[in-house]
Amino acid sequence: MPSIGDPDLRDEDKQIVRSLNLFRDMDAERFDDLLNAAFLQRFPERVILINEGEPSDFLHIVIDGCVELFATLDGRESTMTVLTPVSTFILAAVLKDAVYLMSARTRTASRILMIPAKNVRQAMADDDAFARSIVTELANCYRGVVRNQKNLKLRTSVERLASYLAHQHIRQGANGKLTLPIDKKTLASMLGMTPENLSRSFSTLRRAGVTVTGPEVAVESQDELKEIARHAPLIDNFPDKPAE
Amino acid sequence: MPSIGDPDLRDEDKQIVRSLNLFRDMDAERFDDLLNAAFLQRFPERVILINEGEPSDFLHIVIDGCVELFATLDGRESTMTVLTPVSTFILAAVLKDAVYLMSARTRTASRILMIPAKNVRQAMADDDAFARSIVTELANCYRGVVRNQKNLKLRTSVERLASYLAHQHIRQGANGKLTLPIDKKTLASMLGMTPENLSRSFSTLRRAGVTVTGPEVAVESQDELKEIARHAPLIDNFPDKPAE
DNA sequence: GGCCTGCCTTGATAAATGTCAAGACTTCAA
DNA sequence: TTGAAGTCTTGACATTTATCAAGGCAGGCC
Repeated sequence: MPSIGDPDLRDEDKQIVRSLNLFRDMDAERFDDLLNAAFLQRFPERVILINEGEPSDFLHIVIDGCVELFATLDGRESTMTVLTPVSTFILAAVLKDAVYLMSARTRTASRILMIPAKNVRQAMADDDAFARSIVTELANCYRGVVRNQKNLKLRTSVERLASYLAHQHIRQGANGKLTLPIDKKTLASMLGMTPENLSRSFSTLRRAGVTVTGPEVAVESQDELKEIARHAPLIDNFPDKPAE
Repeated sequence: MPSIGDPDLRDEDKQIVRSLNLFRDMDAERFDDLLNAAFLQRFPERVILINEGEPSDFLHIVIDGCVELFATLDGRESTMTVLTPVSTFILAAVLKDAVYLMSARTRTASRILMIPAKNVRQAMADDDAFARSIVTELANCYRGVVRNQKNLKLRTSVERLASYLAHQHIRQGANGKLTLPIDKKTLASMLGMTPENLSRSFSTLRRAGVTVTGPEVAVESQDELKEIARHAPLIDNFPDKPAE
């Protein structure tokens, strides 16, 4: 049976997807079937991938580039999260065959693997190992949002920024400097504040040894940042080591 | 094999648990085993059931009464949600064998069914139908917190209150009145504001035909409430019909 | 170069929200 | 009954956050 998917999906990409926890334990043949039904699409920057409220047609996976999930109400907009390779998104909507609750747009030019929702649901029905991997994936997603909600409800803006900076600092090697991976307008929205307020929060943190130069941030003391943030492992989920 | 669980778990209670989506499709014998290992505990009001940070020993199910999930940071506290019968809670922590991210306390005297976490995980490993029910349950939980986060980030306090009142109004029969199911201090925390601010938000809504007398709320126009809330189906998830 | 445009910052001001304090009221138990 | 404790409301005020406006600065384009 010929593939209906994009032939541009290289073996290398398949291996990357296969290495995700979500797909690792899946039956090999079924995995191939799933990917053969999938499309690998290239998108330029700032392209809307998903509008909230639409029925969920595809499970999306960022192979390359950067994707922002956001939500709107009337004229307002809020960034929910920013995804880097390799991550899946809107899995819950796909499984429930429900409408998307969040919108998605590319931030940079990106390659997105799109697996038809029907196939994903069928694979879950047929493949017991896959069903259990989905459980783990969803439990992780759920706990992620719970942490986020605690962050929003229990911390002030400056504390959220301090926590974010400490997180990035660790992630990027904990050597006194970090580069903001996203522009400040988006960062502000993600942290639940306005861009103006983010600027002011940065200047508040100057007295704690934080110096900002464009996207570059110098950090004098990670511990002081954590103290300002009132660091709590049950909110922050900092990595142990830098991301590779 | 004799039951190690509480003999007080009546058949009637078993049927109630069995009727939950989470357990409905489970193998019958396995379901019995699971409940035989469980404890049905009675707790007085205001008793801590779970402290965040503790390892997850049991899946909890509110059979009777009322349970609040909350989170703390330093001296601060925030109500995450309030659970009524019959609901499970902290499923994600149990499945991941991770620490609880939220604390739980009874609000009223309650009966809680506690299923040892090990047994739940074993049941998920052994029972394919159960694993798939868990997927659905977790997907629902995930989408619930996403809605909540949108509510927090995209709405003001007054809008959140208006939305809450509209929700309760529908739930309770949409006949111009409703009874607040929880005290105002907790409601305020759940809606992300202080009790003083909740009071003021209520008076702001007076001009929209909302009259408060203790826990009783008279609503002149549900539509006006929804308009004030900037009602959006992708945030609110209002019920179609009153809860029975 | 010159001129956009968009991003970011800063200041002034407004609005939203939180804090403190006081008092009315209820509940509960001595 | 009385007192104590807790809840809720209200007012005064402080803080936080948002909005509006202006200007600096960098990158892209003619």
